[in-house]
Amino acid sequence: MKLEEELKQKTFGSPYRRMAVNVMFTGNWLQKEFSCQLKQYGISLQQNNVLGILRGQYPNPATLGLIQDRMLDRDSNATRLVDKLLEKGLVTRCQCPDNRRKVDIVITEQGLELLKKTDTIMQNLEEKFCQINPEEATQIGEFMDRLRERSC
Amino acid sequence: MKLEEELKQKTFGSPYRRMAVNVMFTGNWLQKEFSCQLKQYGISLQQNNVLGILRGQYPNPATLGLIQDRMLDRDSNATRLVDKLLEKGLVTRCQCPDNRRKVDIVITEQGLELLKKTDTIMQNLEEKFCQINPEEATQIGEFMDRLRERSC
DNA sequence: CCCATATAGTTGTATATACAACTCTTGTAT
DNA sequence: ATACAAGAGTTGTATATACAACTATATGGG
Repeated sequence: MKLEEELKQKTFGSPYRRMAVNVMFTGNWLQKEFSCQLKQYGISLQQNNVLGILRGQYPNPATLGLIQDRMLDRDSNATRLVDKLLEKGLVTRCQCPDNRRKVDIVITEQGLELLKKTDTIMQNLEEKFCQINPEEATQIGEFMDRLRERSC
Repeated sequence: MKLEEELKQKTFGSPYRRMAVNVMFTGNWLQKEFSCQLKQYGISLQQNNVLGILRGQYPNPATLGLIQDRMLDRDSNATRLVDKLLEKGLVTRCQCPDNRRKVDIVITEQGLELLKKTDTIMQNLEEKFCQINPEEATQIGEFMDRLRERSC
């Protein structure tokens, strides 16, 4: 559905305004699509994101700082996200022996198993973007990168 | 900055995955840019959004249902957002005389004044998208509309 | 060695989001 | 009329987000 119908608004003033609103709206929409699907496995989008980061490091541990740096939403509180994953047995956490300020976080077997399942979800959802061909997907990605460049 | 540097990730598997992650990330980034600027006026992005909707109806009243339908984030609780605006004297709220289930919400002079200021902020931010020309902005908007079409 | 400063996490708190349950009002079928 | 379902908001609660203050540890200069 076009943005105008979606928000019942006739016009957005400028193409820039329409673009900005549309990117925010579509980003929110995407997050809801994903998190809605993830709910059946009892984890949130951010939690899944953290698990993915930990898999990237596996079998090495990651610190909270490293996780925070790579999260989609940097302001989510990594400590508490990891708390949740710990409760579910998806990660282990222990004080780093070299530097006791740090904590080493490692994904568990169970966490890796769960990721396999959520990967499938993600893939299925991505296959539904059939209105966009792969070249366009690439182009959209490039546009997003440029949108965030604010050197001026 | 490219998404790969931003999230310190080498690759995103498929162009669709990269696109999806990038739209979510960029949408969040945009929302933070805007809400950060709005903070100086003591309102949130959603509150500003509601004020804009009310201005669209002005001088007619809007009901909560109408507001909810047009909000960028539909799950935000319109009742409580309006509460906040009411506290600040930016809107008035009273029971609709025709149908006492409804409430009529109208933006105040003060609310309209505030919107003038936040409009400027928005415009300034939009002008900073200098890496994107107007034609590209239009194209991005169209891509977003198509991305949300999931007829298959 | 001691102190100031920087680092790495944790905790607290206010606000926002998601979702369900609840209240009051209206419309409709018997 | 009366009862029952639908409509429009409100409230409650659990979780998440934003941001600041706090604790513990490490480092480097006098």
